[in-house]
Amino acid sequence: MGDDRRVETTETAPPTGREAVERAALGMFEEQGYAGTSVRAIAGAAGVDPALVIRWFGSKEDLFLRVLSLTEKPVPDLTGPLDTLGERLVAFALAPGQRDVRRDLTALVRASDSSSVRSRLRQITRTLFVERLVERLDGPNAELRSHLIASQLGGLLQSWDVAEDQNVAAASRDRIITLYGAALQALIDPPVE
Amino acid sequence: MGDDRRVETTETAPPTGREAVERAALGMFEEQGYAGTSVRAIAGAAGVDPALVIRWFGSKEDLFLRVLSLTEKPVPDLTGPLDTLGERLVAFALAPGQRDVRRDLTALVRASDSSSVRSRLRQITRTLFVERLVERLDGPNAELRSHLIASQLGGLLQSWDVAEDQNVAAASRDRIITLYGAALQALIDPPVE
DNA sequence: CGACGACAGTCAACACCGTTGACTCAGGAG
DNA sequence: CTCCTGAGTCAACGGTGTTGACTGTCGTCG
Repeated sequence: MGDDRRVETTETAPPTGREAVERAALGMFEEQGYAGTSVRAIAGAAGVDPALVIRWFGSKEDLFLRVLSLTEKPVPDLTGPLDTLGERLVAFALAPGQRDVRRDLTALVRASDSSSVRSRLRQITRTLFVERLVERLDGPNAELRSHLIASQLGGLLQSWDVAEDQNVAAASRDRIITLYGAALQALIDPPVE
Repeated sequence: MGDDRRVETTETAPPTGREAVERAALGMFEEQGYAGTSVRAIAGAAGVDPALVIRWFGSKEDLFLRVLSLTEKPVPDLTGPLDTLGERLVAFALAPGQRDVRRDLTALVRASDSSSVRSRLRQITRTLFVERLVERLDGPNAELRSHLIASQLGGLLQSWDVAEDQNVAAASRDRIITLYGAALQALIDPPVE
């Protein structure tokens, strides 16, 4: 309702006020984190008065949550043979093309002092990952196992980012895929007992 | 050198200035995170001028790093049979008695926008965990596998905290120990290939 | 056509933050 | 006694997120 966006607007055209703020905010939040980017800096980059940013989006945290929703980001492919899904998930998580997603998740984790951010984090892992994975898992405790697999992947991303290519270089990515994939696989395969 | 701490000081005696600041800082950082606690609040709780806190410790971040060093915190026991070490590690990480350590690590992760905090995080996992575990692992890639096991545990702690006993209640802790322990075990056991 | 109300945008200010410089003042050395 | 050094105090700086009062512009109605 009332969505009167111009049809002939090119993709790279200077975006309108609100959109400019959202783009600037996303970029700066990804790059410098929540605490490291100020509302005034976002407003400056978007050519807008800082007070307007608050007017439009409610608060800095509301803007943060709106812009880091991770909707319209690619989602891991859970189809295909189950017995190699572990490796495929790790490969997906560490793929160079997923750097944006990794940075978004990192930014969210680092801002998760706030309970609304934690809630958003829960919602993201649940709807984008756990709910989709649980339908493919056989055996008991499928939902708990899905959550634990999400934890494994989260831990890997966390370490990958903290390590800063210091010990885990790109050369060892293949080995990580094999090894960590096997660890995921231990939770993908139905428990033996 | 110069460590003239009184011998007869009882443990609960009102601590001297610097010590009072450190205790207040640790408690508030654990409880409300780095961004959520102000130098002024720490100084107020310790009954000290805010400027003195900066004088004594250099900066808020320096105080944070000094107080969250995780030295003198219990360290996981890596002795005992290797084929059940996975479960024991998970049980240790989720033990009620380790709540302080979990909160310390959480606070560090959430403050890891700063590269010095990331460096401290790297140092902690390396010296308190990886270096000790790598000597017990057989088979190839022992160091990388140790790092990956640390990642798994970090992811579990992260999820455990974000979940806020919403889905993973204390009742399912035993199941988590079994399941996630098996996942750790996949990296503890030497790769088959 | 002119008056009016709603509303987007602007600006200064608030309370708070981490940090610093100038100051006071007690205590030891010459 | 005088001087000096060091610790503790206080006000202030530049920065933060946010808000209230103000402006100007536009559509609507008498």
